Amino acid sequence: MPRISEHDMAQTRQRIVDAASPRFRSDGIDAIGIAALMKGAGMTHGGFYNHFASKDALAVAVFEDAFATSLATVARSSDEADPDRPSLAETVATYLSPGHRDRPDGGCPSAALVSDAGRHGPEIQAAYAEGVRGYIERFDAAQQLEATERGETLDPEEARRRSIALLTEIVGAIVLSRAVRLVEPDLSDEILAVNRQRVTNRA
Amino acid sequence: MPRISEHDMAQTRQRIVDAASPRFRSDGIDAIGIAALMKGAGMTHGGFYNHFASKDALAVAVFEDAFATSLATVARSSDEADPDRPSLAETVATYLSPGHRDRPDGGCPSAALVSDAGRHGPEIQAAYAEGVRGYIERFDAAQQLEATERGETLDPEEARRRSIALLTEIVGAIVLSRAVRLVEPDLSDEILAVNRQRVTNRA
DNA sequence: TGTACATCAGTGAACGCGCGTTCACTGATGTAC
DNA sequence: TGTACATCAGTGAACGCGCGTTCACTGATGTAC
Repeated sequence: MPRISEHDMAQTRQRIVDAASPRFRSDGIDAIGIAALMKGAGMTHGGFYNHFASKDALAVAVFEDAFATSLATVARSSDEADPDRPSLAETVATYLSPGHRDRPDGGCPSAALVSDAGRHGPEIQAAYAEGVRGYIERFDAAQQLEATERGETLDPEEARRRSIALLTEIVGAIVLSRAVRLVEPDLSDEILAVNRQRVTNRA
Repeated sequence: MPRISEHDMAQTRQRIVDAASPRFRSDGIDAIGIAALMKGAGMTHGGFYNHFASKDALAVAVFEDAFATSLATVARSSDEADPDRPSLAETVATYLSPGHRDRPDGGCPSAALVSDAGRHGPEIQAAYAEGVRGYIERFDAAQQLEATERGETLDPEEARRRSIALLTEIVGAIVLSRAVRLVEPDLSDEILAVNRQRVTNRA
């Protein structure tokens, strides 16, 4: 029998993930150490390895957790049962807002972690790629739902192409706008506005 | 009088930049230390501060150098005097190739350094933003040149919107495709192909 | 119910290591005369 | 032209620091009887 319940263990583990998730998204996986993360979770650093085999394993858990939350928001646009369901264009417009740009710590992991995924090992990339697939699937579903409501049919291959292009645009827009926002706030806003406008016009 | 000529100093400085540039683009500014960089330039680490006030100052120099090279390639598409001038669509198709994706160390700094710019201070961001402005200007020029050749006129504001959207797409495509390439090579290729096709169709 | 013992999540010192930066030094190249 | 001296780019040991990870420990909570 464990000293504390499985439930308490899971809770502590989640506190570590919750402490790491915003920091990883804001500053990158390598920018914050285990000791600082554990302090953020209200503990000392030694206990970390009771919950994760390594910092990479934590990163995988953070990616999974962040994508799950993020995808749940996007999924509302393809939820037939939701009477207040936002359109895909509305969801994307929120995504491409200054508010989202300015809060990477709570924002989309596809955008915040894209370079971390490219620069770390296969485990981390796999967790990232899984999230990307999730985004593409949800965009697919939303487009199909909206086509059906308009009485149209949408070729699944064309829907997939549009979903991939849409994800590319919104991730590109967020990372570019974040990259210049401190020194060129007008250009940063413009990048968001141009892409928001194009996505909206297309819908 | 300096012990060695200004020319030799400039050459050594350039060797440091040349050693740092591919490493910064591949792995990020924080992933390689001064000692390793200087070893790559054929020196020991102590001499670094004869050439740069800090690692950040080197990053600024690397950004400027990498963008200058990168922009020169793109600028060919707006060079009226070049008889073999590639179309903007051709330039972008090369940009969105697996070859470019797989060699971030020699590739576009807009894509390779976008997250580094977002996560570092104003000096580094300013160098990055300057490069982004350069890209947008060259896309503008290429579009205007091609419109003129077709006997059309292109509203400058519309050209700018298209340039910003184009940069967003190609940067987004490269960073996304790099982020999944180790674990999902097919998806990675697909991201490039979809965006390549869309850009080509639009031209 | 009360007591002896086992478990193990969490603690915090310590490991070896690499970081950005500093600095006393060296020795090749320059100038002065 | 030859010699004494000055300059300073480059060397490499050292600074304090934080990193990921390990490990002997503690003490609260569990079980055994």
